[in-house]
Amino acid sequence: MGVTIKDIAKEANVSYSTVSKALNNSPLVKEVTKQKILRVAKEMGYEPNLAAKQLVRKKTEVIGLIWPTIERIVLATLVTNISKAFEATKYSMILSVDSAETSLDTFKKFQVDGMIVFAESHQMVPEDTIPLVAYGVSGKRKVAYPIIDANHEQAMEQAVQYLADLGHHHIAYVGHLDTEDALQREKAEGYQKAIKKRNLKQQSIDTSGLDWYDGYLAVEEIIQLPHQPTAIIGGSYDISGGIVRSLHEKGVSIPNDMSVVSYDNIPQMETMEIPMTCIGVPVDLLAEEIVSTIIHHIESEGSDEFIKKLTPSLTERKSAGPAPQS
Amino acid sequence: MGVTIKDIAKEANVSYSTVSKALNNSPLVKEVTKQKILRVAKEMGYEPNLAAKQLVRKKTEVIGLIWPTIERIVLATLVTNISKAFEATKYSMILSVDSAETSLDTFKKFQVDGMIVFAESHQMVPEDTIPLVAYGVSGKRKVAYPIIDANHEQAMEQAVQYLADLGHHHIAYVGHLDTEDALQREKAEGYQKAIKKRNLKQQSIDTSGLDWYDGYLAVEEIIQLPHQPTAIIGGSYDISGGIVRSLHEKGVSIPNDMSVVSYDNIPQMETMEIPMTCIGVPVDLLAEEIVSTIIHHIESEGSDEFIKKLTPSLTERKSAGPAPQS
DNA sequence: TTGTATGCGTTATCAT
DNA sequence: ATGATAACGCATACAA
Repeated sequence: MGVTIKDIAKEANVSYSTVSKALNNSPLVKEVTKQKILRVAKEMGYEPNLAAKQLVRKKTEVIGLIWPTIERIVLATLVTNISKAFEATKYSMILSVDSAETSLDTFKKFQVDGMIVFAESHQMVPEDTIPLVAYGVSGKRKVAYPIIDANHEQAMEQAVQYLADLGHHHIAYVGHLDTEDALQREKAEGYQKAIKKRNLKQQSIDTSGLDWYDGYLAVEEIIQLPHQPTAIIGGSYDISGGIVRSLHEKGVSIPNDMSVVSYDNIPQMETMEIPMTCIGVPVDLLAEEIVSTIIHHIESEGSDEFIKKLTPSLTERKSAGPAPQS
Repeated sequence: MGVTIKDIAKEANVSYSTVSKALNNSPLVKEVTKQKILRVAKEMGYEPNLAAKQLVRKKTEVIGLIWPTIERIVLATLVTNISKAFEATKYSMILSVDSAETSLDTFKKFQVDGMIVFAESHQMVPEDTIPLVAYGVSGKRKVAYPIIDANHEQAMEQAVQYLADLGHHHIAYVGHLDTEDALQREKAEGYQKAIKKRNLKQQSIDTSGLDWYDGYLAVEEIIQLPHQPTAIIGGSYDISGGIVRSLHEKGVSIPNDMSVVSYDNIPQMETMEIPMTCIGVPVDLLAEEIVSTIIHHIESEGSDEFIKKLTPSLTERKSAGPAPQS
């Protein structure tokens, strides 16, 4: 292993500093020689030595991401999308699956240029170290770095709007209500606000969890209601999956008898039991925003600090339709 | 940032090569000076520069792991445990969540010393590159690297043995039977073999999936059986969770009316609805084996190639007990 | 036991 | 437009 720029220089009959310039696409080298060097480099299977580059550049062009401990497919999808988004940049991403503390150690050791952390763990990270952006609900605390989040309130507003436009007057929300989790609370409150604004009947079902089965069980409650809703907003991907399954088992037709709109906007919504109409910031956009924010944060040097709430969008599929005539 | 060994040398009144030796715990430096240097280094907050070290050592002491695309909590737990196991070594681990191909590119770029891949993707990896160990069922193909796997047949033998010793004569297996997935097939076949060996009644329920709900549904089938089993072996963590839930909903007492033993041996078995008696290679042992194997594979230079089937063990908890008198 | 000198592969500065 | 050379931080062979 190990063809270096010196090897290329010998082969191409130039000095190795010229090779370096050519490889870095410097304007200081004549086009013909540049092409020749590039060709030779490719022929010889040259792979740049990261360590050497880092040593002189003082930059690694690597971003560290702390893998969220919460096992949710939506988060996993986000991480995958972030990884993909980095491919279009000069940066690479590495992951750590440890606690925030050990992850930080690892990233320091690798001397990453920046970090991405999720809401659950960003409290843990001392502010003075590596450039950082956080994703998720910020809580109250003042922080010294950019925070990216979805505008949950706006999302719920849009979902309710969409269903109301379809003629639904009784729209239920199924989600985790009574919790410390700020994200869940923001969603529930967004729903309430949108409902009140329109003078509709509020009907929140507390799942006391975020699992598939929590949605499945919630339908039992809904079925027993004296006054049935015609539409349900599911608080998350998993919850909505359980809702749909239970509804089907009970012979309730979607969307004819019941419309369902799910929170979270990930591609997997398409391949659910029924293609799911959903609301949320599309995960690829979210990923791109996070990536461009951390890169800007690193390269601007200035200490950006702001909270950016991304605008959600509603993706229409098959799970929601006009309210049934009653 | 950036206190270097030269800074330490100045502070400690020694040459920087002595510092280097001391930091590397060389026997060529007197104990007192070594201690002094170590103290000064700590005081100054010295952090070794990985890039520089790599440049001269030609080794990164970094292992790359390709994050499995299959979203299962058991795999996620394994990855976490592998990460933890590396902490006791001089190696660090980085993760890639991309396809095998792009992950490989990333790892080449980082010049990792070795890689860990999972059964699903190791077909993809060219054999000539970086030292590699694979985890999971090997399939038929001959490979040129070590493969670590659990002995699934032996696991099922143990589970059946355990239940038979408790007086169970009718033991059902709930798992994904009709599948291309070699792992699932090995488990199902292991069960069959153990049953036949004892002339017991074989009763396999095909879940056609590995999800929680697949286990939940399987109980319906079992309930309708003319001749009820007194024990169930759940094919995976998720499946067993569904089984337990459904059993409880139907008022079946565990383990009084029905014993349940789950495949997979992860700590989460303890905190299920009922503490779960389970069978499988404990995930921490599995992780340690994988880690020590890749390290040995790297450091021995020789091209190890073998398949190592780890011995599973049964962890007794509350979900299985003596067969009811009938 | 300690210090000196060289090189790892690259970028960047300065000559040419 | 190209080439020589000094860093970058560290390990190590060799000298003292």
